[in-house]
Amino acid sequence: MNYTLCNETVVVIDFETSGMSPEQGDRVIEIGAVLIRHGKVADSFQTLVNPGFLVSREIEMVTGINNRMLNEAPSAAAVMGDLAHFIGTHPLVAHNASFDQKFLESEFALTGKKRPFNFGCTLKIARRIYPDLPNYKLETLVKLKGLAGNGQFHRALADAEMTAALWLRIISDLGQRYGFTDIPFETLNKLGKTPYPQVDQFLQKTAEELKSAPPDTTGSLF
DNA sequence: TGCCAGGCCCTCTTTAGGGCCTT
Repeated sequence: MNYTLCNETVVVIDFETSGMSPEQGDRVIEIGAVLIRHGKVADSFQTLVNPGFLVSREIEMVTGINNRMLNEAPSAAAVMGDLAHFIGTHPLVAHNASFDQKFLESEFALTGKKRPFNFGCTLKIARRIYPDLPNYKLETLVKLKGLAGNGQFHRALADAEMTAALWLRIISDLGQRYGFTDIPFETLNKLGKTPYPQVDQFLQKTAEELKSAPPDTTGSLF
């Protein structure tokens, strides 16, 4: 598989949380993130996070993370600085990114460190370039695309690693399909927002434009 | 007792409703 099409450094992130909504008081209970540089996983970040209250039995069952584990974990305030350092100024990637983005922004806001994040979404892109799959759950995509994994789901680092593998597979497939020699993050971000009937036209046009312009390989949007 | 997410996307749509995806 040709991963060298991805010259831009990105951070793939996944959160396990106490529920679905930070607006309802839910908090992050585990952070997993991997840094992709030159098409390879170059670094990783993982920590449990004590939410300051007992999580439900349902969350314990879904994630395998129990309250005893969380009781011994550091608080969000203690780990968000390390996460910010790991992210740096790189763009972010997640599966169903709106979910992880709202929790990331909420946790940063609670520590008084508001900042914008630029997210790419593997769910949105997969729906556009793999239109005939039965569903677009991360687990389904990993299995149908034959991506490497340890068989574990709903743990933050494992999910981040599989999302990273999916991100790289998407880049590889687009390279083969449209002849990209490099695919900037921003192109993939725009692809995730392109109306379905216009996806093929967008990619063909973008591929032609990139062929006539040298790629920016600075590795960051900022 | 009844409430308990939100954004995206499709369709039997647009003066709406419901499924999907994340935990």
